[in-house]
Amino acid sequence: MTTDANGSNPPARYDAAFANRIEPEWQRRWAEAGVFRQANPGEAGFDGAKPKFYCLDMFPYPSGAGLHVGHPEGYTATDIVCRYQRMRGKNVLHPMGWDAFGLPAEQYAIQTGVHPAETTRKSIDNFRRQLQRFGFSYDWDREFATIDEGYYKWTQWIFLKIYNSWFDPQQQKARPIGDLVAMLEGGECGVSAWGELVSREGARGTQAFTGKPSDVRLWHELTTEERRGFLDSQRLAYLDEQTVNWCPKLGTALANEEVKDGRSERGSHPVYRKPLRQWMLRITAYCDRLLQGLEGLDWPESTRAMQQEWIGKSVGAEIDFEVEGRDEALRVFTTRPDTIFGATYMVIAPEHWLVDEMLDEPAGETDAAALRAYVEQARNRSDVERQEAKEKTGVFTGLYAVNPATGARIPIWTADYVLTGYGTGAIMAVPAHDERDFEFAQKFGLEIRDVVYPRALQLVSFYAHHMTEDEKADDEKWKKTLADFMGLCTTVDSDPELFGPVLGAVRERRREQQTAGLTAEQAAEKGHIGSRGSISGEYIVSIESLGAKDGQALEDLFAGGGYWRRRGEAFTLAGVCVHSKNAEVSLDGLGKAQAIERITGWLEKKGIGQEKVNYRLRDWLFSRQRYWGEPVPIVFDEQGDHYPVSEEALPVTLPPMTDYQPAESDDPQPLLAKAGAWVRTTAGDAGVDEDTLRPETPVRRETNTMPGWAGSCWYHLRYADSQNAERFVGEEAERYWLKDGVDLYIGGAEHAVLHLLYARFWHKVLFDLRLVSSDEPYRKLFHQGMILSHAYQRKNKTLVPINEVDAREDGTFVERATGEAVTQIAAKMSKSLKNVVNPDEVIAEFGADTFRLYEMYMGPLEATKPWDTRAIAGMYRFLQRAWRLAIDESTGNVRDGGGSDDAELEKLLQRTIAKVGDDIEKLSFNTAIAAMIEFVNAALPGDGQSPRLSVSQLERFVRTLAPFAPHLAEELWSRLGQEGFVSEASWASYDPAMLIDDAVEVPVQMKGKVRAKLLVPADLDAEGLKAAALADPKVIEFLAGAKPERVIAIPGKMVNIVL
RNA sequence: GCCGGAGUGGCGGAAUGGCAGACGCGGCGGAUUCAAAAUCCGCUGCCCGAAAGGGCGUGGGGGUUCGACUCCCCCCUCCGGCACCA
Repeated sequence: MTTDANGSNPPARYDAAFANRIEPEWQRRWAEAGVFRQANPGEAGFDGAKPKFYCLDMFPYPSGAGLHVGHPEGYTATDIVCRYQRMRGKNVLHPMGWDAFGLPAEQYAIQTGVHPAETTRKSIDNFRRQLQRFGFSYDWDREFATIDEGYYKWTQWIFLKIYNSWFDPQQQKARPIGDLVAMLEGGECGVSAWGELVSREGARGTQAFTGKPSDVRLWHELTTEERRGFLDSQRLAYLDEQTVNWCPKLGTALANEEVKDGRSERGSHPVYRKPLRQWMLRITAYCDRLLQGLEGLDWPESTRAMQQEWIGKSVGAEIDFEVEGRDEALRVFTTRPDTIFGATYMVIAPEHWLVDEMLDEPAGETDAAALRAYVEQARNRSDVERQEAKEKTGVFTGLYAVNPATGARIPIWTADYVLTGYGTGAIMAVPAHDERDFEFAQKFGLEIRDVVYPRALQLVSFYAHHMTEDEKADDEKWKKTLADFMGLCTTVDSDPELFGPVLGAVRERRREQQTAGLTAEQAAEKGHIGSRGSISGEYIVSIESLGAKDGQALEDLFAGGGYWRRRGEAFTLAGVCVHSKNAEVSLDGLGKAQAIERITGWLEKKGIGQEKVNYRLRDWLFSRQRYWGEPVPIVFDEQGDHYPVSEEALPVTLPPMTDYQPAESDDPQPLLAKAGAWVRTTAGDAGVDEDTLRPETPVRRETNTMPGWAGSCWYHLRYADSQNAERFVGEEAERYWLKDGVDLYIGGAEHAVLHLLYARFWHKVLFDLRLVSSDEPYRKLFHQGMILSHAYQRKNKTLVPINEVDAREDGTFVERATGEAVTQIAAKMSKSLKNVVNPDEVIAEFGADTFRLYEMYMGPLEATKPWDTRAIAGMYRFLQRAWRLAIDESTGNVRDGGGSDDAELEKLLQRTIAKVGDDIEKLSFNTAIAAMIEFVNAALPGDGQSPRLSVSQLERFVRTLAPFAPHLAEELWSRLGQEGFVSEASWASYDPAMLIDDAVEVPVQMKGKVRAKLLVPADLDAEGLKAAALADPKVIEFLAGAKPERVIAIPGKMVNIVL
């Protein structure tokens, strides 16, 4: 323990007891004076001349376990930045609040019957108490929780805004659904037979090539139900029956993002696929904007990459394949339309509509029983099982399609390696150029036809196609001709168009030994070939390695297209097209990009295909079958049609429950369905607009609630004006604080995809509806690293709790129970490993200032780093020294060095101020602290010496330290007789001229080592420096009379003498 | 497999083309103390050497450069993410 029981410490020493006395006191004074209260534009005390700085911490979920040491890491970082920015004269918005809906409180309610609100409020109070003990400079007046009615009212309001919007593909933005109605009523556009929005002429916004203009129906041609159905299908929030990720253990469906390797992200429980009618948010409409928006953001590269991958844009084509005996075409998506000549079969997902039709009405060759069995099995397999099964499976559907490029009749299979929900759920399989298709084709004996070769093989292929009978017969002749041909083509890198003439020329030359028939360039090259016997030989060796023993074999291999099949793997890289020609179009000889362009053009002309962009991102599953979440403000009438609750009637609050036990059922039922009286109500009681539904109409409330992410999608907006009862955020406050988004957002990388993607999506919708002024919510994002703790590992990699291990004299560790040697490692803190560090205890032992400093000093903010309790003492000692710099430990008086300002120390102080400021802006807190330690170590004399710093110097240092150790700084500030709070002081200034030295020490390097150092004027030029180096006695001694070969002198930096 | 990040003393780390190891922990020695804790002062990359000094040294191999932890190529290891996405 660092506190002294005997009281023999000097009376005015900075110790833990003292820190624990002054820290709460300063926190009290700050709160009393409202030091960190930040006024909004238009309010008293707001200074519009100051620039704004909005600094946000990621919304914490207040768990029952309280704060762990990872929380204060990010919070201390933002606090330092905020305190610094305030001192630099900015209006700083630095809020804190609680993301408080969610499963843990509900699961606790299931076990104990305690209402989740009660548990959650308790946790919030505990979190707040813990956070406040750190002295963070939050504006607590802006605090709120997502479970506050005054907050989730607006969460529901935003949901309704989304519900009442559609995405205009022309303008690429959300618009009120009323605009769409107006457009339809005006006859500008209509509805296609496929239920898509199309312009009057039938040219469509979305997908297009099979539509016929005659299919388009105008608004007045639709029935009321058809109109309603169409509008509902266009909403950004829509109901859809779809296969969801059902997690029985959690009793709810999960969004794709919440599923990892077939298990739930939270708790790692298995997930099954189940059809459910659910609310979906049309985030996919924003794919392109979410992708493009990333480019202007100051975000970690890794997070941008993760979002890009998650959105997963891929450019390709959609192509319709005719199906034998059916009118309707089978549409596929492919990124490699250039390989269409190699499409030898097709695969559709087991959930594909065509499979369902085959089960109803089997075709002649359909083995209905086998098909049914396969589909059943695919459906019931959980995602875990699907992923574990490496071996390809599938069944022939009995149907055949026609490859539009080759005219070949190709079988249609179903297999679960084709996913429903990506692309069209159907593919053209090109086994020669796709690993999955290759594997499948190998297993089921399907044709493999290669249509892309690497460049060298393309030449072999060309030759195989054009071999003369004469050459084929002669074992040596074909090889030599081919070798010459390849050598010539590869040396001049000739175009495929020239292959014919070049081959002709090679034959000519071999026959006549002349140059006739070649271009001038080729003739020049020809001479080389002849003289390069060895190179020709190398070609022959590689030709032989292809395995063709004679000309006939070569022809079989290449003209027959069997090469890759024999090679045993697919060639998936870009290459040159071969065997890709029909009467209308030829891709032969083209590279990938050109081939894609040409074939897509051909498909478009034929009306059977077009370019298409696909995204991996799916729409956001927004319904949860839980109690503890925001109710969805929607009701259903007896027909099952849905109606929004009017804005005036918000919030829709949760009904009280007697038990929280999920209803056991094969059909997943939302928990709220049990609240019968709440669920069954009338339109009037539920607050539906009278114009929409007569008040006495019986309605059923939506019983699904919103997912945990909903509340965190817009909290950054609410903080700007958190007490506003009229609007989700005041317009002026929003425009001021959210201009260009949040200026610094710090939180864990675990939210890289989920929260950050959803929040960006909501923000963009609100932007489109002109409800916010910026397009992106978070301009600069930073992830703090994880803080690990010690743990011990057995040889078999299992972990041992720290209280079951003994340290031995020699520095090794053994498990007490078994005596087995274990190694010390760093691992995540966990209850089971007994290595959780409790911040409250650390503060009790050292004080909050020491804790703050320690976490910032551990290493770079973004790094994962191990907690080392012993190392905290270093920061504690530093603060003690800083204290002693200003205060006499025995008397408590200020140690005023008077007017004896030491020029060197003054220079060092100013440099320290400059470096600390720069480092804070770079979020490089560890080096900032190191600089302050150096200053203190330099300024603090050994025992008994008189103080060396003046009060002016001391107070400037205190201001520099203040963002890091604010309590100690306030105490010193007041003892130094300064006015007001150091928290409200301005940042110390420095003279840039002080940062430049008059004289510098320049190292002299010889034979790769520093051999001497020169003290020279900083502005000494290269010649002078060189002369000074050569005149230095140590240099002369090292040279020992040898003459330097070269002397490099970089003024102010270094001299290198090369021997 | 693909994408992103990292590899420097016993440990956390600093240095982004110019003196490798700032600063902190730990360790060693000393002061203070009856003694200890706390605090303070000094030393502390490794090897050879009594010392002066010398050699080696930033995951491994190669390259560029007067000069490389830093830039380029290849490889290894660890961490994070994605993964039948056509």
